[in-house]
Order: sequence, then C-alpha cells, then structure tokens
Amino acid sequence: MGKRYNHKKIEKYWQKHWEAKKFWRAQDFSSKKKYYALVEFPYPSGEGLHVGHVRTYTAIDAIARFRRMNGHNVLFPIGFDAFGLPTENFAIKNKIHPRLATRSNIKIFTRQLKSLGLSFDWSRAVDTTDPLYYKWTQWIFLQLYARGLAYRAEIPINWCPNCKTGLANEEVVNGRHERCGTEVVKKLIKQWLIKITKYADRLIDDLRMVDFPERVKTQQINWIGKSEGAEIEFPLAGHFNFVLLHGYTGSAKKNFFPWLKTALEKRGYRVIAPELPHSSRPVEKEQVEFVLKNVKFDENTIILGHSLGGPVAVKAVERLSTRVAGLVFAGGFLEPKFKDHPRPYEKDFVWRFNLKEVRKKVGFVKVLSDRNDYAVPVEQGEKLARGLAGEFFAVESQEPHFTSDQEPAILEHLVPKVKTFTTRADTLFGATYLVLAPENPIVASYLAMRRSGSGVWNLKEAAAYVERAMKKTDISRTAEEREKTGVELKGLRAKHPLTGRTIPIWVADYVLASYGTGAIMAVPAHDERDFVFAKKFKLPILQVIKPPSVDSRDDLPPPSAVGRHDIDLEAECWTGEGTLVNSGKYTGSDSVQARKKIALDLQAQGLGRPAVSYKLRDWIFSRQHYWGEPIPIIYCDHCGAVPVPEKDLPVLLPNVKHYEPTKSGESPLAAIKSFVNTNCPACARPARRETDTMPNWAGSNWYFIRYTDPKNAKEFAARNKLEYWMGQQSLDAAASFRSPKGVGGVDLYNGGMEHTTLHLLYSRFIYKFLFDQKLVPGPEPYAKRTSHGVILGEDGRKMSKSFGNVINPDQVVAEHGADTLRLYEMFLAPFGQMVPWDTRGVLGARRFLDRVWRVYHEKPIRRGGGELSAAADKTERAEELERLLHKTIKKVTADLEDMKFNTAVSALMILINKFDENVAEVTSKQLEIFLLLLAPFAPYLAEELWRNLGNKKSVHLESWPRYEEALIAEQMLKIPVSINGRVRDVILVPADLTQNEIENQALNSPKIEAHIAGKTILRRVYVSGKMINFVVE
RNA sequence: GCCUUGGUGGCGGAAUUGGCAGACGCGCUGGCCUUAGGAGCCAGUGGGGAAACCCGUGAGAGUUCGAAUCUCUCCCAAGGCACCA
Repeated sequence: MGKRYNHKKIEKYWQKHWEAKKFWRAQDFSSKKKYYALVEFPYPSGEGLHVGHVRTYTAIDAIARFRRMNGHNVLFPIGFDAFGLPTENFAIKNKIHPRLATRSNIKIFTRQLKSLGLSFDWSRAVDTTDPLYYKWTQWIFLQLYARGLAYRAEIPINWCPNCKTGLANEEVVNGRHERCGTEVVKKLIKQWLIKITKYADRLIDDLRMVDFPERVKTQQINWIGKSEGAEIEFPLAGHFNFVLLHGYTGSAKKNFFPWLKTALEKRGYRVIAPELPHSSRPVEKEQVEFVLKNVKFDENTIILGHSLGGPVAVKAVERLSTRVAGLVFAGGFLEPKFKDHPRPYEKDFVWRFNLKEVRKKVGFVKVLSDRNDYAVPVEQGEKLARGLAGEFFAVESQEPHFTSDQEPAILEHLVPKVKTFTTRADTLFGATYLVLAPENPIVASYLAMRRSGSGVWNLKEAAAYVERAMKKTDISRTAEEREKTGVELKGLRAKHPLTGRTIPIWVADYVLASYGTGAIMAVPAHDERDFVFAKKFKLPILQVIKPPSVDSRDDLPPPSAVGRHDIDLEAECWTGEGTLVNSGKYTGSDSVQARKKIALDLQAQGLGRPAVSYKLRDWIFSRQHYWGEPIPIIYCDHCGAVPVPEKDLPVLLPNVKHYEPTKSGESPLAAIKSFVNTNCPACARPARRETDTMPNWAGSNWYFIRYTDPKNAKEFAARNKLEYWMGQQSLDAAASFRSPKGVGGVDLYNGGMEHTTLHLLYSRFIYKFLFDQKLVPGPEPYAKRTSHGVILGEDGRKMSKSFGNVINPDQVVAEHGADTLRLYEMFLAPFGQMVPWDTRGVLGARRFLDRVWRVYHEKPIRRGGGELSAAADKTERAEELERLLHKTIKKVTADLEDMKFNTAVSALMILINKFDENVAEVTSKQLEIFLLLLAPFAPYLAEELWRNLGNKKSVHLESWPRYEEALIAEQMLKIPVSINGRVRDVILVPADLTQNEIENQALNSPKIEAHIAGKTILRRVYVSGKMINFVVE
C-alpha cells in the first residue's frame, strides 16, 4: 500500500501555497480576455457558512477555474454584506456591539471560505460596513437625491412591530416580515423613498437584453406589474366659485393669475382675483380687511393663496362667519423663514394662526410646494399641511415658486375632483359610483372638517369606517373571506365626465391606496369586485358591454340550445370584450377600440388621459435602526433638507453603547446629540442630521462595481477599470457564456431566487441610474444570471436549527476534505434544482477521490487486466482508453459551459473507473489530462497528484486540454436494429460500411430473420450511424 | 384564480435534443477477503416471466417508421403573484 489519501495534509499545504503565491489575483487591463464571474456576497451571520453557500461558490469557482485554464483573465471576487437587522439582533441578544459581531463573523466566514479552496481574489474583498466603502454608498444616495430620485414623504408604510422598523414592499411576504415572520402593520411615518418607479418601463424592457432564466424575468415583470389604461377625472358636483389671492410683489395681472382665471372661467366657474393693496410692502391688517370687504365667501368658495396670499387667506378665513369649500396653497408658508434674504413685511404680519378654528370652516385643504423654490423650503409647506390636516404635494412648478405665466399644477389641484385609474375606459358609461381607498387623502381631507357643510354629512359613520380599515393589517384585510365592506360619503357626489349625471362616492378597503390613483370608477356590470359590492349595497348596475354572440366566440363550446347573447345582470357580470351599448356616441363600437378612443377624447377635454399604472411602488429607503449607513442629509430650518457635501463623506456611524431600536419608532441615532446636532452646510446655522439609516440593500446595490477598483479613495471606481471589467462582452467566449446582445456587465452572476424582486431588481435599477449619469459603461449590470437550487435537510425540509437538520460544512471538510464536499455538491443534482442533502452521497464522492488516489499510487487491484494479455487485446484496450479520454474531455468541456456539473463529474467517474480497470495501460499523459479535467472540481487533490507526477508548474496554471474529434470516432459501430420500431438486435459493424451493407448484415442476424420470416418489408429507415428500422407486415 | 418551472427505478438523477429509457452515484441482494470496517474486490439490481417475450418515463389522446423528448386535454408538485381596477 502506498500512502493513504490524507486530505487534511494536502489541503492545508496547498491552501497556504496558493495564497502565498497570490494565484487568483485578477489583472486590471491584461491583454487576455476578461471574464467577470460573480457570486452574491454572503451576509456574515453568526451561524457561519451554509452548505448552500458551498454549492454556489464551488460551482462558480469551477467556472472561474475553467475560464482561467481557457486563457481568460478572470475576476472572481468576494466580500461581505454586513449591515442589517440579523447582525443587529444577534448583537442585542448576545450583548456584543454589532461592529465586533460583524468583525468576528467575517473572520469565521473568511476561514471557512478559504478552507474550501475557492479561487477568490481576496485582495479585492469589500465589506459594506467599512467607512471607506459606505462613503460611496452614501455618495450614490446623494446622486439620486441630486436628480430628484430620492425624496421624503409621509406615507403609510409597512412597519414591523417586532423589529421596530419600516420595511420595503419587497420585504413583506404574505403580510409578514420576511425575516422574522411578524405581521406587518401600517404606520404613517416620514420616509425617504427612492423613485424606482421612474425606471419601471426600462426594468421590464431591458430584460430583453440579458440572459436570465425565464422564471427570473417573469417574476420581475409580474412584480413591476405594468398595466396600461387611462386616468379619468370625476369633478365633484357643486357650483364652486374661486377666490385667487396673490402674494408679495404679486398682482392679479401677473404670473399665472390671468391664465388661471381664464381656465377656470372656461370651465364655467365664477372667479374673483382681487388686487391686494400695497403688494410690495404688504401689511396684514390692510390686506385681510381688504379681502373680507371686497370678496363674498360662501360654502362653495375655494380659495387659492399664492405665497404670502396663503397667510392672508388663513387670516381671512379665521374671521369668516361662513364656511368655505376649500383652501389651496401654492408656495405657502406660516412662518417667515426663507432660504434667501428676509422680507420687508415680516414685521407687518402677526405670525400666529388659529389653525384649528380655520380647519373647522374649510372642506378640503391642499398645500403645493415647489421642490425648486428659491425662497420657501418644502418643509414649510409640509408643516402647513400638517397644521391644517390637508393634503401635501411636492411638485415642480414651471418657474421656481410658481411664478410662470402658466402653472398647470395649480389648476390641477384647485378644481375638486376624484381621479380614477382604469384599464377599461370603454366601460366608462357603466360607472355608477366611485370608490375611494380609505387612505386616499381626499377622504381624510373631507373628514377633517368637524361639521357638515359642503362636505360629508355622515361624518361619524364614515370616519369610523376609515379608522377601522386603516388599523387592519394587510392580512386581515384580505383574510375576511374577501367580504366587501364600505361606506358612502353622503353629501359628496361626483359628476360623470361624459354624461354629466351625478353619482355617489363610497369609501371601501377593496380599493387599494397604493395602486393607480387610490380611487376607481366602479362598473358593476363589467367588474367582478364592483359587481359584488354593488349587489351588497344595492347600487345600480348598468350594462354597457354586450358580449359577442356565441357563434362568433371560439372560447366556448358550440351553443347547445340557446345562444348566449346577453348577460343576466342579476347573476353575473361580463368582464370580457364585446360591443358597447348604452354608451352615447360610442354605442356600437368595439370595446377594444372604444377603450383608446374614449381615453383620447377625455384628454382633449382635459378630463382624463391615457395612463400607465404599476404595482411596483417607490422604494422605501429609511430604516429606524442603528446598524446601517447613515443617510447623508442635514435639516436646516431655513434651508430645508441639505445634502452633506461630498467632501464631508462618509457620515460616520457613531460608535455608541446603546443601539437598540426605540419604542417610538425613531432611529436610535436620534438620541445621540453629538451625532444629530451639526451645522447647515449651506448657511452654517445650527441644524440636525437625518437619523434614519439605509436598508441592507443599499450596500449590495453596487458592490460588484466596487470590486473592479476596491481601494479607490477618489471615485467609487475608476472609469477605465469599470470599462475593462464591465464593458462590452468578450465576443469569442463560448456560446452559452455570451450575452445575447453584448450588453456588457458582469459575465456571469449567480444568486438565489429569493433576491429576484429584491437585490436583483434594486441593483439593476441603480445601475441604470448610474448609466444615465454616465458613471458606468452599460445599461445592464449582469449579462447572464443563473440561480442555484436550495439544499434541503436530509428530511426534505428546509435546513433550520429548529428542525435540527443543519449540515455544517466545517465538519464535512474536516472528515472528508473540501474536495469531497465540493465534488459531492456538484454531483448531487442539476445545479439549479432544489435537492435534499444525502450524507451517504458524501461517502460516494469520497470513494471516487479515494479511487483516483489509488489509480495514481497503486498497482492494479482489479484482476481484469491480468487475465487478458494478448497483444491484440492490449492495443484494442489502449485505443478504447484513448477514445474514452477524448470523449470525456469533450463532455466535461461542454458540461462546464452549460453549467451541468453533475454530468461532468459523472463523466470523470466513468473515466477513472476505466483507468482503474486498465491501470497497466494508462499512460502518464492520460493521467495528466484526467487531472486537468478534475482540477476545477477538486483543486487540492488535482494539484497534489499533478506535482506527484513530477510537474513543477501548478495544474491550475495549465491550459485546458483539447480533444480530437478523430480519436472520438468509433471504428466499430453498435447499430440497434428494430422491426416496427422495437429493437430486436444490436449488430456490430465497421464504421465505414454503407447503408446497403449494414441493412444486409442486419437482415442476416438470426434474431432479425426470425422476426421478419413470412412478412414483407414495407420500408427501411436508416439513420446514419444511429439505428436501422424495418417496417414489416 | 393567474404566471413560471417541473413530474423518469427504493433514492439523487442520465438520455448526444425525435433513434438501445434508467448513464453515474446512493441504497439493496448474493459471494470473496478481513480480528474489524462508513474499507476493498466479484456478480446482480425498473416490473412480470423458466424462457421467447410482454409491460413500462403523472393520466388520456394525437403526429411519426420510431416519442421521456413534439401537439392538444387533464391531473399533481414546487416557487412567485394575488381585491392591482
């Protein structure tokens, strides 16, 4: 016996050796073709490496090694995605600071990863919690902010009561937090959001450019949920009149005032726009009294206050004895804090207001703030809206501070109306009522008025319903057997835009605030949900679509007795296409055509427009937790939200003792005075830092970019390195590695399906954004995406501590070696497939490696070789061996290109078995080639045996072997002979025989003769070299 | 309900893409060797049958000389979405 296969010794030795020789370093700008292979970097949890990590990393490692041996300059990096809740929770539980927990977990992961013989370039490792890294995560956030893609809004968000944090839509699964399983509740919080919705279309369309699995593409497309339809406006019924109040240095004849007056009058409204006295030196008393004296207010009056006209309007309402319908502010404010110079009138006004009193007298309140306002910070508008329980809108006006001669946003918000979204504009004439989501701001706005007036008169009932609906979790909202509930806003009615009829307005939680406009036109005759609702509340049902007659429809069986020409509105609704009826001038037209026509006609009248809606929502980017990147924003009373200047990045996460989440839902950072208090970068006055942190996905958005230039202190990555690694694809790569349209980016990115609508979507979005800023060289980050299958426990359940079925890779490595573990996981099942762990299977892999070891060290054990020793046999066996070797090269090469690792390993097993049977005949050249093929899978053993064969250079620096087609060709062919499609015999014929000769030989076979005897051959089918078939009768 | 991917021995899975179904591995059966074995070696292993042969890739139909593979209908499983107007 030679020495035993001692995996421990071998693996320890070569791991050290490779590391010392810096084997796996990627070269920037090598003349070789680049190949960027990427695996999702791990989250360094306290649990250590999972056998699932081993599966994906080994697979991509094999590809990386294969590419290197094929002459590529391979970038195969690794890093750690270390911010986030799991570490924070681990830290709190074990009373260890997250920073230390992260450090020790990374250490463990690093040791484990290194033991596996993965050819990562460790010199490029990144850690998202490293300030040198997250400086650029913050920088990217500021780029988004600068482009208006990061904004703050107070919206009801998903809140996890257990983790005490807000969650992204994508982190909520079936109404529960995906990480902890707690039921998610709604909470109204001021949040940072990222406008991923702006990229929705491109995120769908550009999937055409990339090579992703079908299930990944469809999942992303469904998640984005694009549907095309129309927005249709239903003006509120009522004889409204408008009062327009201009501001400081303004005039009813300046800016947008004349335009707005004309536009409103054209719609049939009465408009008064008084010229306020002394507009360049306004005095409160004088202006307010002027207004009260010269304008008549009533319950149908809607007041617009532009700029200083806002405070004037509020003061006027304070003193009114009557109620008014609405109050709209454009660029309004209630305290004299401006971004630029002080105003002369500051002392001529009393900046105190009785907002409660005002609110009682006003039907609805809307506040419009201009994002680019030069004087009034958006925060002032928000404060105003809060004070008056009104709706707030941050808009971009035509000229800053709404000073253009046309300001459509003002007109848009001034006229009270309900905006609905529908995909079935063709059913508009069948809309018999409107439904608002409980969260729709219109609802709150009307309910905020304490007493009835121009508003709702069943206030109590409506308010109670809304309150109940808002408290419900998403689970209970959908769980209650989908029983529809709702309440009518009695007193409010809307005007049908085409018929002019007035229809009731309801509030019901089957309408979602977050989709479309948060309001629908209900067409009970042609929508299942509306139908059920209308039935329950006895609302009118009006048919406007006539289904096609049975004869013209092919989706139904032919009519048995009576054709189905109409629907029975008592029992059902018709949601399909058809011909319009009861639809004015559209009656008789086809529903598909009418859909477009109606949308365009409405647009011409300013009552609607074709519109697209998405299920995708803007990405909630705030987390009220300690262990994340601080959001680099500073709040100043005068300047509003100010980005931290680039030179001050990174905003360091303070090192503190207490990092537990707070009960109030505020970030723990809010309690740290030394962090919060700072000075405004713009005006240097005292200011406060944002205390929310970024979600865990922020750091992983762009890590693959950083790998191209991980140490760069000046840029997030140097342009030329990005271009080299992320630019156009190397075109001569094997077919399956090539991206279809050469989009460039990472050549191969493997990751889990669970990230499809999270990390994968987010990072595609961010990359597109960076591409638009000309910061990265392509539109898509990943040319090809693959997804590994999950490894289950031996019991077929998910591996989990609570099931006690977790396999620790360390133990397998210790017992059988990393090569065994790698080989086992590659052989286990097709890479993309879910599969249970099988401990005995590990032994099978180990036995294979033992056999390899034996073939290279021992005399033949099998006696097969000893008995047959005739010279002719020997030559024959040698030829067969050589043929199998070349077949194996071909097979393993093709399988690696297709990522069919399991069959590649199987081919290696077949070959080593053949070697074992014929040890005496195996040449050293053949032994070498086998090791080259084995190297990507079992790098340690291949290297050891390679050196034992006398090679000085590493097997991993060798070239991948080539096969010769000529050597693969068999000289003798085994041809199955079938009669009527059933195989009856297999004949052995020389490969160069003609069809005729083969047929004759087949017919000579006794078995075939027996089957044909007494029958006639009708047909002969011969597939060259494959088979022969006789059709007989 | 909709979308995606699948369904092949006792188990994980092969099948050059329409041409010998079950490669390779696990397990199992019998034998050899061994103080011992998660070791090694030999033989066998889809079902039925003594054999010839018959039956077999979720079910049923179809196309074809020939179907696990293509077409249609249905069933089941996993994953995703789900009151999305």
